[in-house]
Amino acid sequence: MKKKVTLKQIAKELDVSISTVSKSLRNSLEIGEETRLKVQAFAKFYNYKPNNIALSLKNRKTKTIGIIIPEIVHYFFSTVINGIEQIANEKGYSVIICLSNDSFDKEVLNMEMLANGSIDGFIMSLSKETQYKADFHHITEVINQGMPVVMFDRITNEVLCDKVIIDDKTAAYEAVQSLIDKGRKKIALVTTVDYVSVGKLRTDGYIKALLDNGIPFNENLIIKIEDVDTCEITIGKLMEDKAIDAVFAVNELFAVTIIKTAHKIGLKVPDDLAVIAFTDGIISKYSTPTITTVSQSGSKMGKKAAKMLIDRLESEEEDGEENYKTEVIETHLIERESTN
Amino acid sequence: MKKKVTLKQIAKELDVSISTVSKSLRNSLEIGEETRLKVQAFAKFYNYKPNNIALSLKNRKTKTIGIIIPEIVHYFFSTVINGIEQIANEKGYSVIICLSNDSFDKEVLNMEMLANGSIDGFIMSLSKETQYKADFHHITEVINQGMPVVMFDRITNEVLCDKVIIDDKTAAYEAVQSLIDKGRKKIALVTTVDYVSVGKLRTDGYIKALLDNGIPFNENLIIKIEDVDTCEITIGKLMEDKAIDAVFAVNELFAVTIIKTAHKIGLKVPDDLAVIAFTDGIISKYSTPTITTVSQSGSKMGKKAAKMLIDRLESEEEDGEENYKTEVIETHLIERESTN
DNA sequence: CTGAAAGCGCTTACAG
DNA sequence: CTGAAAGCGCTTACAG
Repeated sequence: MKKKVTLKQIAKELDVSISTVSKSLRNSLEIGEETRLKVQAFAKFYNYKPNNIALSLKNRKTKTIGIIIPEIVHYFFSTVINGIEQIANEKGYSVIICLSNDSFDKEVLNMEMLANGSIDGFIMSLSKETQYKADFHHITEVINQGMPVVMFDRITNEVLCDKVIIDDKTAAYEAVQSLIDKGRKKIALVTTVDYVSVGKLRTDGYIKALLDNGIPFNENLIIKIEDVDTCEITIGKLMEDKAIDAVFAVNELFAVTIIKTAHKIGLKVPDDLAVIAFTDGIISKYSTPTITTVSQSGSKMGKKAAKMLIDRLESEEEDGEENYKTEVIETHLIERESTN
Repeated sequence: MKKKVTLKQIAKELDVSISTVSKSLRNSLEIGEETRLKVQAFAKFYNYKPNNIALSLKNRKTKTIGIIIPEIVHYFFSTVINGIEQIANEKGYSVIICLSNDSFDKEVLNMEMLANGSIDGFIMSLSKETQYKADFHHITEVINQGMPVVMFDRITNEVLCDKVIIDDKTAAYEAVQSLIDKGRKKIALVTTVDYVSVGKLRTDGYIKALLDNGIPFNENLIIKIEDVDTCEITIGKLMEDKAIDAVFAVNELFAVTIIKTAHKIGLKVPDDLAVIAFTDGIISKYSTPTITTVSQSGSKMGKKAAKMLIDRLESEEEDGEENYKTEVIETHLIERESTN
């Protein structure tokens, strides 16, 4: 068991000063060639690597990015992390991930923990509870301390910072429009409860598409659910009543559940019922029939977010704070078997 | 923008020494009550929080766990992280995650980076390439430096350390046995290429189950694939020839592809073809028909791994190194529609 | 060309 | 009861 070697040990061993060792290893030409090479050889032999913690303390930056997301067992968030990680790695940053599990308290705790020197900046997506409470003091506080934050997907307009989102409203609009183009008129929207910002925007897009096409908007066709199980009952009823010929589901779990329910009732997808889901994930791709989705590239969002954060970290010029940007990631419809 | 406050600043402001501030905040009874309360009030007002990096340097431990996994966009690994994170949080640790993307070089790089003081110990699952090369020097090196490592799922016996695995062989055996119990005799095994340790063990279990039941083992029914697309062709042929009446697939992606291929050919699942998949994930749950799986609780593995690592980190007694444990997580069959 | 000193932010054994 | 000093592992401006 040979412990990691430090500058001090090398210095002692070689009978020079710590400064000399440090400078030699950083190839400072202040140091004579002979000493320099000797130190370098020795360091290499002992596989010296500088201690990151010491460097962080000295440089007052850690070269690590903190990510806070609601949930990791979620295809979308995994792809975002993938994107972040890719850019981060290219630029020599590591990432440290904390999960809020959609809890406000855990989100606050995690942020406070990481903000105490562990990271240089945050990339985050709000927990449901945070959106519900609309309490963002923990985020503004961090920003006020001079630590940059980039929010993605589940954001809030009440905090000024860089953001990367998709245009949920337009995306929903286009999805619904595509259903209308295919002759569907009785389109249900299956969505989540309102306080999650994206749910709201998608609903707006849905309504607008209907109205723009002269289709009266029917309150009863909007189904707000919190958990998937209740969805089956409500939707099943609508289907049996032949009240709908298409469904726009706000996520793929809802979509697949709806398709299964339809089958049980004896309806054919897409013939009797067309289905589109928001958020392209692994379920849509492997469901039977495969599900048409609005693709929302998590990886692209992650990359964009990472770039924005790192740019800000590395632009020395203490930017006037007020040049925050909101980047919009384009979406597109991936047509599969569940629509025709 | 009020920057984070440090002990030094508080000391200056209150006109006492840094030591006094530090001790007051740690409630040392060495300090007079009056001073102590004054300092605490002041610190609270300015929302003082000690700098983690400085603490890490001082204490020579970071209270963070490094996780290295091949891929995050993978239900199984996500659930493992979830499990790790849960235990880590309970015990006051954070986690820092790096992805190897199944690349040996990236795995090495990530480990070296984290090993330089950023973390106290590793939890990892080997990349495919690492298993293929069978080069584990980066891992033994870290261990030799006194940094504990816990490996899970994709492990190697060539490295001595704590491990948490599932009993792949037995699990596979049981799955195949259950097919046999249902009267299936021509059971194909769809697996990955051999060098991934788990693939090998599952194959062993498969063969053993057959032999134990007096079913001759037919080399041609073992299909080794590296990517899903080729799987369709090979399997399709076997199905058309009526050469098989059941499939044991080593992961759920293979399973769902097989089911789709069967449908195309006009075979019914499970009537004409029973399907079992290893690794219970989201696809199996939502596929049509739903897929019977061997559940392998990622969350349990993660929790176990985290516990083992933290136990080791916190047992001062520099354990004799040689008491490494391998924990086996139990699996069980989740019966769904794809078998009957 | 080499090294002593100061410092990043903290803790703690030791004096006073 | 309070503070100066040493130290965690490193870097760098400054002397010599």
